Amino acid sequence: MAEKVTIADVARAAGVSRQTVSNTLNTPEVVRAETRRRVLDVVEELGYRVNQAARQMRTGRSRLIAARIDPEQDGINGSVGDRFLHGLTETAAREGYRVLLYTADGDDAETAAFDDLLGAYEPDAFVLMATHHGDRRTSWLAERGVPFVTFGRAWSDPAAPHCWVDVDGAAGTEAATRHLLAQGHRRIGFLGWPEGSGVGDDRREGWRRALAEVGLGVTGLHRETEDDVAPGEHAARDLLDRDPGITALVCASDSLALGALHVARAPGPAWLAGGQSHRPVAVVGFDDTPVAKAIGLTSVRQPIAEVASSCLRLLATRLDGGAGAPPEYLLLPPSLVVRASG
Amino acid sequence: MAEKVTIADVARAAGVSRQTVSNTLNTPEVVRAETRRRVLDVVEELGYRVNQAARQMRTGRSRLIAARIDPEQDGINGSVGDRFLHGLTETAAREGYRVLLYTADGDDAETAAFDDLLGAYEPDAFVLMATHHGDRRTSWLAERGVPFVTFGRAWSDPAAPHCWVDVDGAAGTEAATRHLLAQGHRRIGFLGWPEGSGVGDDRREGWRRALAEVGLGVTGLHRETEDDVAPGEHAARDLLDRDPGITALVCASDSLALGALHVARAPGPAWLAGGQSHRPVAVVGFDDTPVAKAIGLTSVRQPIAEVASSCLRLLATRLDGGAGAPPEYLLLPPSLVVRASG
DNA sequence: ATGAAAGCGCTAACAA
DNA sequence: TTGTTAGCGCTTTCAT
Repeated sequence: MAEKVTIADVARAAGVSRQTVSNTLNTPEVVRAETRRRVLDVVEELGYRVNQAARQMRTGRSRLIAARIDPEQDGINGSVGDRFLHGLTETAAREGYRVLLYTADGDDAETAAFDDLLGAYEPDAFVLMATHHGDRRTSWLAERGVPFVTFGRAWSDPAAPHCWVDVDGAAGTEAATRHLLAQGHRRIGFLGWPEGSGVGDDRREGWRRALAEVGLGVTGLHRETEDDVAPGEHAARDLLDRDPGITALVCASDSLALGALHVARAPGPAWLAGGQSHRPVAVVGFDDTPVAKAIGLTSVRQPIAEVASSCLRLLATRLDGGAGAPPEYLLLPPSLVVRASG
Repeated sequence: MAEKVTIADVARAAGVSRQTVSNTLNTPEVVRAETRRRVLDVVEELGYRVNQAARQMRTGRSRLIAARIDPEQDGINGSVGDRFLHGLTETAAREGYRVLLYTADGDDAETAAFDDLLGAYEPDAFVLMATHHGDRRTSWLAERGVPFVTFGRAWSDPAAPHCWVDVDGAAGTEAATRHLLAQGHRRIGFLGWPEGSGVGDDRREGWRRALAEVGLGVTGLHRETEDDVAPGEHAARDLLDRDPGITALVCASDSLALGALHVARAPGPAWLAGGQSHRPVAVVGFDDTPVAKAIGLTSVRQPIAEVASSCLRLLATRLDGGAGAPPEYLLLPPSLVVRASG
């Protein structure tokens, strides 16, 4: 075990008091330049590092940010959460914070985890993902005055008391739809999730908007289903059977898009040809997951790394000084990654 | 902010000393049953939780386990690391630990991160992934007596002083090869990484062994290249061009396998058909990533969740009491997930 | 079986 | 500008 260097060791070696060492580190401007230099030299020489636990006891700040790591997903959609965590950890380190992980299944389990964590490790803040209508987690934290940001807007509250960062999903599906329109497609369907999910409704809206802009309606052109490959395939088949005129499909996720690809065939190289013959239907997914890249699926890409760094920056600002700052809301634009499928 | 409940509050409400509360929580057997009950009731009622920072100052134990989260990968191979982290976090919580994240690029950056972390947050242990020959991280930790486990065996040291958990990669490729042999394939190639990587050599060895068992040699049947899709495609094309008799390919990763699929075509449904005609070559990958599932690639699956829980259990045992226990080495068997590609 | 005292390493408040 | 004092919440002695 590495021998422990305390502030007292530094003070002794530098010939100053412990307080002066502390000041040098935390309020350098209050220490004479010469003294500061001497102290910093000793700090360097001895490899001193402030002990977080001790500092935390005095200041009440742990410099820990808690984030949930999702239970293993289908691996397609899960990748967004993982990329987000990567980004958070990197930005956090730069801002002098560390990310503490926890797991929870459902809102209530998650608020229980908040309670545990706050009682024991006292993270300075939480970062939440996948906000939804009537999110009990945000109200729990807000009621207790615990700082937090969310990746995902406050769906039920346009003037939320907390910061959020989100990606403009509607803009994404709108861009995808326009891209298809520009290619000459006129009957463009949509595969999404059942109404009521903020994210899903938002993505459907972008598609609808793009069609409306060129005077096209949406009746009979969309299907809603569970977010997985098999349901996606089923829904796509149903939609295409009912309306053989459809030549392109915008999907709310890569999972659904992958399912759709099983019944559709994009122009150019044949991607997923089942045993039977297929229609040349273009497909666009959402999230630009590794699977999309692997199979050549055109997909809407969310700037996850930026979302993560924005979340942390908003948090850090408020944590380090600007406690009373009004909440900020950030809506970042996605981009369309065009591949062979559409 | 939640009002803080301290051990003193509990002591007062239960009519005992703070010490008795502490004993009730840490050494229950030393407290009279009746007293214990009373204290626990109050703990429950007040929602008391021991403050980690304070406890850490006394005991020197943080109940924090540090693990690295990889910078964003190609998304194919990265998924193993993410699944591992999921598993760690879940098991850790069950054992009363939390996972603290850090990032680092390269061995030296990682040992620097160790130093930082140990000085500041004092994690009780580290969990390392992707060990390799001459791993500077393990020697750094070992020299300083910091507890750690690795996912990945100690390639350079059969009698390593630390615990490790690994998956028997050779057994995986051997099973894959046997599976292909059982299907009637006789000329089975291998796509792997340049010699010298423990993991890669191990996987190649399993393939070689399976062929040797049935009296087949390996000359001219393998190619080594960088672990990515394009190099995999290139190597596969080269291999198949040189030896048109090859009917199946075992690959050291799903990335390579995906590349191979671009030039091969599995029996059954056609998966990835380029513009040109293709040979019906079976392909098996390694890691069973989401991409493998999505495209119907047969792949060797590592029991990542078990690896993670084993790592943590070994650590927890040594941390909570059995400090002097001799190191344990665990080699877990992988399994073959058969899909359409082979 | 229970309680009192001490101190882990740090920094806010105050004194010099 | 620098040093002294006190105490954050807990657990390890040691005394009762």
